[in-house]
Amino acid sequence: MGDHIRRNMPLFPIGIVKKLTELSARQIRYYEEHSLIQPSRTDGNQRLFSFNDVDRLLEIKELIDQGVNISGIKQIFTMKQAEKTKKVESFHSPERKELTDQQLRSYLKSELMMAGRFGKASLIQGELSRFFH
Amino acid sequence: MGDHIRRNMPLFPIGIVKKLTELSARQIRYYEEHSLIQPSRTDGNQRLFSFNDVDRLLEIKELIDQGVNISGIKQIFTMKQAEKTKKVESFHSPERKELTDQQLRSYLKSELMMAGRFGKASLIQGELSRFFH
DNA sequence: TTTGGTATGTTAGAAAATCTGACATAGTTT
DNA sequence: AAACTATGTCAGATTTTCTAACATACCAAA
Repeated sequence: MGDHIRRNMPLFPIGIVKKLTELSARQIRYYEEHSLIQPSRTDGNQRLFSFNDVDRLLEIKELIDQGVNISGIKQIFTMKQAEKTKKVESFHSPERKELTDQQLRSYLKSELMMAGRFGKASLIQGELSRFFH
Repeated sequence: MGDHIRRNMPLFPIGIVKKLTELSARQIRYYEEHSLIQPSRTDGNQRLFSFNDVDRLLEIKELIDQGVNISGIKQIFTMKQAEKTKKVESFHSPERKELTDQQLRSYLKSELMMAGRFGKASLIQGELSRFFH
């Protein structure tokens, strides 16, 4: 849960993000303009990107390469977000509250493992081998 | 294994490092001048710091606060380095290799994917992790 | 006490990086 | 053909960082 903080901490200027993602500054700003990312700013108005932002830009690039346009990407992202909040809601739903602590811990553990193992699998399949050797 | 590479990726401009370490730019440059750190540079000669650099600056700050002077810190660091190489010298020869941008992107991407999948693990270690809880 | 070294602050001027806004353009859609 | 999409490019302004120099408080040695 400190994880969220770490991954959302504003760290990188646009020059680094360009190298990291192989996107042009124009593209990155354009995607921001269309609300695909929301990097924060310094006091002097310079963009600062987090790991999550970079992650998201890599996803965007992937989708662009696959021919998806901005609107499509926006849809995909809002769908993903819906998935996430759905999971959180079901976790907090009333019938879940009747669980014993033991059951809860067990659930949490398996949930984390499943999410870990299969969370993003569809998106990455095939890509993954390239990055691990 | 790719850990070394991740932790040595040049990522942060000095402005970010100032915030992360609560050191002044003057201090950071002074420590570089005395070879306590060796941040890399952009084509335009701007410093770029890695996670390791930031970690090291936090160690430096700690030691300064404890009254150790630059020479002392230098000694401590060379001792630590000796310890490390002693431990692993039977496994690897510590040759320094330059990263291509492509390699850097690959590692970042896989790191981000791993972080998303397994919730965290290797990206941030050492003292720097204090800032992410 | 004077001198000198250490670690840091501050300032100035130059260079690099980034910002926004505008116009250009190759493809695609209508 | 006209409009739209996604990106390139350029200009001028602003922010950030650079080096070099000088200032200073503290401490220690001569």
